[in-house]
Amino acid sequence: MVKNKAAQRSGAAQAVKSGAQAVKSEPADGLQSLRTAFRILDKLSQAHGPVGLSDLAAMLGELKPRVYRHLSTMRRLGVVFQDPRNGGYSLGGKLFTLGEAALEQFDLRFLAAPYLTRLRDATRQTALLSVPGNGEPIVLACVEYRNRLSISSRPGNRPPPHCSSQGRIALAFADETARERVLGGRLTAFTPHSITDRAQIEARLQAIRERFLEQAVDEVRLGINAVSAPLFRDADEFVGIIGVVGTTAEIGDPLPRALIATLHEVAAALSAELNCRIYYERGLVK
Amino acid sequence: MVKNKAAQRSGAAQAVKSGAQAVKSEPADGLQSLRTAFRILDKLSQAHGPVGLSDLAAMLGELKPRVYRHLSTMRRLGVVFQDPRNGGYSLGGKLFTLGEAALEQFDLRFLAAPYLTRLRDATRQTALLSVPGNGEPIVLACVEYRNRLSISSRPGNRPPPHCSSQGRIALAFADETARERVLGGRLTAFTPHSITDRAQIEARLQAIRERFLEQAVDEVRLGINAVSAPLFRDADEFVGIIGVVGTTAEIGDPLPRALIATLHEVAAALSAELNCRIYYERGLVK
DNA sequence: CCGATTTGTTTCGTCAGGAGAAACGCAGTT
DNA sequence: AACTGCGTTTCTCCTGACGAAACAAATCGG
Repeated sequence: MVKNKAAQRSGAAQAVKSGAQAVKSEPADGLQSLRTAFRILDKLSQAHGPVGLSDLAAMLGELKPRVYRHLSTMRRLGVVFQDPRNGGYSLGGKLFTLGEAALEQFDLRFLAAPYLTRLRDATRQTALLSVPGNGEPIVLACVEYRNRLSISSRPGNRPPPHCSSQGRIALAFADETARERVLGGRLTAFTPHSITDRAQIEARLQAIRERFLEQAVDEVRLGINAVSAPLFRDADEFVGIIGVVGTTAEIGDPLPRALIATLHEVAAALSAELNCRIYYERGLVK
Repeated sequence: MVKNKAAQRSGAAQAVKSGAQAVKSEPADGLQSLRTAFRILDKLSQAHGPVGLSDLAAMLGELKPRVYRHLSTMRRLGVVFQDPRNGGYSLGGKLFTLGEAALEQFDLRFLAAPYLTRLRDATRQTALLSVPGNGEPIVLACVEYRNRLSISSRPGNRPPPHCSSQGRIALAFADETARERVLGGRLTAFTPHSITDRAQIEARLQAIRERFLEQAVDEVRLGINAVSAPLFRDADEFVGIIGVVGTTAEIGDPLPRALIATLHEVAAALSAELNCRIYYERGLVK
């Protein structure tokens, strides 16, 4: 059952793979079939159409029979779908069902819906809601103006943790190990303005914990600015990120006071509905 | 690694579990850890909040260490989330991400969006879009009237295959083995009007293949009527179901000709966009 | 306050389930 | 026909996942 490490390396062509594993002696690694199964699913989700078994095996640096066993079990379970014509594999309906169930358990999306549209209408910009998952944000909802060229993200997307406003807020309130995992790895720059210097990031995280606000000007795409604020539940449990994205020209840099006030008001109100009054206690909104 | 069958049986308290396995000698069963992993995820998705390890193990009829190993690997992968306070497990963000990716690969939702609203506006009823998965329908989208008491389903839901309009259409065009799997199992009735007689169902499936239309009056809930039509791509590949739901009183039984015409026109137009002109070839729409 | 119970977690020896090499059948090309 | 690619299957061997039992850390109850 030993895995051929050389073969693995050969297949590690494409980059990304955010989770750069930690320094030494990662002791526990869990059930191996589950890990490979989800590596397969990840690859399938990155692909844009059906993928053949051989391609998939090559991309993963695994042998065909192994990948085949996993795929065929998952096919039986409805987790992946196999095109009967050419045998290509793609993600299956069960994943969609599970994903929707997961969303429901977050339950934040439903509470947040009215606040998102309020934020959109007040700012006349696209409003975004995310939840943190292991120190990185996952976009839950995106409401934009219709009938207008709009900047938008898609539910399920994961903005970069280190150089996006949502990402840094997620990092700021993540636990130490998750933060270390992200900041310990390579921090890629998406534009010349992306912040990749660790000390600089840590400083901003500290500022976020005090001001409950972060922006990212031209960091993920040139000409795009995003502003976000954290959401809390109960005493001070961090549960999400709300914010707006738009062109840097429209949003303005430095941020207009009115925009900050609006964002903080919405974040405070939504947090209040979750039984957390920290925005008021800190005097960030009156 | 042998599984304790007696223990399994003891845990089979709850019913449902649609897939009644076939007659004899199911030869291949696939990787066992994957099967248990997805059984765990299914249970978690059925629960409404976080579930403790012991409860989960009991519900599945498995031993704690086994469930624990699976859960802890999936936690590491971000597939499940563990509440740090009480140790309860729930579905994680990665599933949501994968689910959205799966949805994207269906890609039908995006094409269908304008047709759905058109159908809703023309019929003044909630419009539904589903895709078939192993002979059962999975709801992809549901557009309803705002500001009005509305009948609606949710994305990710799976209407019963044998006694819903979407379900029977999915069955009608499913392959023989999937149909057998569904119809071979127990067919539960949700209302006194639910059709559960196999011969009767087969007759309707045959009618669907000719008329490209099916309705289910009071079958899933009393007072609710649904009408659906199949969607095709290319020559005659079945790819989805589109339809409307509303109260039986509003929709009418027998169906008004105008409603049938509208539904068929929309289904034909959407199929045509997918490069299939079968509705026109059959003379179902002019 | 302290035993009693129930959590989630860990250890450990054992054996069957999953691994890899190779072959298979079947397309479409040359 | 020989060749190439594919998805699938078979086989044997060894290791990684299994279950029993012990563990630690909360929670409970009086």
